Amino acid sequence: MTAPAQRSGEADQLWQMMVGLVWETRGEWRRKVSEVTGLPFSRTRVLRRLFDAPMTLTQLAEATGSDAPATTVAVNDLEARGLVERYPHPENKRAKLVSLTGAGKQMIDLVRGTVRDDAPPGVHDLSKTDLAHLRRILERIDRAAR
Amino acid sequence: MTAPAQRSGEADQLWQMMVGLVWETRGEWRRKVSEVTGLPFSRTRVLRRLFDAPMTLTQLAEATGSDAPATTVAVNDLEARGLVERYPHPENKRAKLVSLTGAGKQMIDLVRGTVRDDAPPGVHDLSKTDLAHLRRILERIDRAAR
DNA sequence: AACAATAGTTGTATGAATACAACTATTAGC
DNA sequence: GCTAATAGTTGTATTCATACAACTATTGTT
Repeated sequence: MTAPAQRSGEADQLWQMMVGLVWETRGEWRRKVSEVTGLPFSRTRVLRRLFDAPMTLTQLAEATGSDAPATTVAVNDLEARGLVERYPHPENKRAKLVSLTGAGKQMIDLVRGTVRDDAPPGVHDLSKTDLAHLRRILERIDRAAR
Repeated sequence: MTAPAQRSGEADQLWQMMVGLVWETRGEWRRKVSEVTGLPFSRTRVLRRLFDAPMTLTQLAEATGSDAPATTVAVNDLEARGLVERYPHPENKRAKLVSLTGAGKQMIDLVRGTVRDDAPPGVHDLSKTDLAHLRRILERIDRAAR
């Protein structure tokens, strides 16, 4: 007799389920990403965020959910590795923009190309129809998330 | 469309997509879980694993992807908090079984009931049919993952 | 009975994530 | 011009996660 769990929408419930599923298996994936890149995992998250467009450090901090000091440290590290570069913001001399270097972009491609996190058995067992459904649905979610 | 992406490839690809989607939004959720439970996040993963059935420590270590010493420490902590209890394995005097106490079960219910990670907009935008598909599919994956 | 393998524990070391205080430089408001 | 707010940096402290070595107790094998 679990608490009625204040009936939030079906969507939220499903989302939670998805989060739960992913989380149970995240360790392996995370480890592989770190192994392939030679970077702490949090650094790869920074890279990912920069893939689409350069950002200021404050925006980066906001996007990754960390604070300003942590972001500075992360960018320092990535810059020292040549994956990222800082340049002055054209309209605000206080701010700096951070963008991926060519090497940084390659790093992301590397991860996307090589780190195949094996899907748990249940996913492989899905019928072709269900896989198609799943793809369509995930693509919709993905598009809306940007 | 892209290459046929052979049977298992498609599953892995979709899985990666799911992982990526979830990961982008994970920080907040994790923080909330820790806040609500007053536990380090990894402890809540242990509790989750024990929800369905008791396990030996070795099984727990395997299930959570950590090693034996780490598991002992986690169980010590959870036991001290009264969320979990150890008792001798009926058939193997070397082994011990770990099971949730009432308080431990309540803790999981608490998380499930209160920590609502809001689904990203794309999920809310899905049609009723797609939500039904998604539920069915996730439930299959979930069942197979145990 | 001897020995290797299994199950768990204790202790230690290390890297990672996170948070905060204190500081400089620039910009905006009054 | 003075002040407050913004943007970034430096340094420090704490907690978590993870890995490994070394140990005890039990079990299975020979």
